[in-house]
Amino acid sequence: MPYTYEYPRPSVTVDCIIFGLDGSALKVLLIERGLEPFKGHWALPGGFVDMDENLETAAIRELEEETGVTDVFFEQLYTFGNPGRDPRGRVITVAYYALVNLSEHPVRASSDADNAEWFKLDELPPLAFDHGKVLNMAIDRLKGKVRYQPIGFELLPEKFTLSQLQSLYETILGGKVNKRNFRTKILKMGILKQLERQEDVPHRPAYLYRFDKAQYEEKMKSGFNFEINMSAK
Amino acid sequence: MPYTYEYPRPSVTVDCIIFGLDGSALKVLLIERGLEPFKGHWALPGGFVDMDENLETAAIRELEEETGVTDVFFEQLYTFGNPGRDPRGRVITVAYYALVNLSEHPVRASSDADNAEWFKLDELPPLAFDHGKVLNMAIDRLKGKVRYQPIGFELLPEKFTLSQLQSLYETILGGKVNKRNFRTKILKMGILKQLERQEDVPHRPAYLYRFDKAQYEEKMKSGFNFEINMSAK
DNA sequence: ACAAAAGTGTTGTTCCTACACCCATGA
DNA sequence: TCATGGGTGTAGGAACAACACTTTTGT
Repeated sequence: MPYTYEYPRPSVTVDCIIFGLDGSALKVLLIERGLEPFKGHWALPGGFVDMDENLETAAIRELEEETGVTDVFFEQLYTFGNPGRDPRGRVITVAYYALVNLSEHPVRASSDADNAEWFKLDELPPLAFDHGKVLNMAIDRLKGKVRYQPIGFELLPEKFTLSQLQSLYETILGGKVNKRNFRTKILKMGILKQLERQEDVPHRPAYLYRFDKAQYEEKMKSGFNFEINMSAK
Repeated sequence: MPYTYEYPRPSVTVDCIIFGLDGSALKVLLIERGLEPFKGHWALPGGFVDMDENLETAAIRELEEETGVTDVFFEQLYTFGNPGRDPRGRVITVAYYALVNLSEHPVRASSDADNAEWFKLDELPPLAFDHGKVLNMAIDRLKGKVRYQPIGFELLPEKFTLSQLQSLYETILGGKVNKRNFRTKILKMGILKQLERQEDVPHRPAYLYRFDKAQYEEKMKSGFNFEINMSAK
């Protein structure tokens, strides 16, 4: 049942950049393409947008199909539409990025017919299409955004230690922070709730904290601004 | 000459949010639609993307057609694609926003067949399609971005006074800044070049400054970060 | 001389930085 | 008792906030 239009139209897809924190390494989920073009290459998970489907819904659907993950941080990144970015014709793709908490969402490593795998950001294979460029933009966005909005917590388990949080920032931003100063600053913000201590660790048990979203939003109303700087060497 | 596809495809358009500073008021350029749907309503300038045209090129073309302006700050905002946002069918639009310097680019008020006009942000007419939502997102983005990136200069003439710059920030962010502290801070950043004085003003002539982009980029390499806060009441 | 806007001095406070040190736990 | 990471004290300096004041121009 063909569809006919007076003027030519592009295809529209969504692609997802899914970041996860594995220990202290930041990783991204890629799938190995089973079909041409770029058969055998690694690519960002994604697919075509249905005609009666929101863009964001489509991206959430793709994410769910590929990883089984739902209800995570999710945001539009950018739209790529250069003619020639897909050998099959004019394909415009709307990219979304997601932050998932690997320790609480056991992402199924493989799904559908495709092979899926987590890659460290510094051990990436060559990517299909312009996905290298897309991924780079996602990394830049993450680096930029994590400093001014409390989205880093999305990568951690619900309960985390200050050391984990510090390590997260050091990983994403690339740099060291002074422990004393990091703690003082983040605690003074008043957006973390202190919980119980860790148990069964072979050293002094750390306090666990939870990000207090309600408190954060409350503070935002009166001109509070979240900001993390990497200063120390 | 019809085009036929196996699956249905959406149309893709670009829309432009064009901000300009008129005196101390921030304005946006709208056009009055001459055709259905929303005939007679005000809308963002925009149009369909050609099949062999970059998205950004399309947006720049629309901007040029509507305003005659070229070579201004220009950046992708967001992509809107809810089914139902356009009564003609599935239309996905990629929105771009631009900052133009009204005092140096005498924008032609009207062009093409459409009527074009600048509106203050607090005196907006009802907008066609979901353009109200699009414009609101552009305003939020501008407010957010202007604090962390030196894009405010794009709205001013090449040579400007510190008072003009301060007034710009007060307008966009909505608030007052202490003159003394604003000056101290912005000058200490070292990204402004002092030029000659004003002439023929009925008060003490102010120094003119130019944004020194090269200097800014140089500083960026070594972890400098631009930031403007509105603190004073 | 006056109005208007440009531009400066200064002070108390808060925040940032760097470094050294102590604490609690399991092995 | 040792290794390991958790957690704190503190001092000097830089940046911020608030307010009052002086300067330079055209009329």
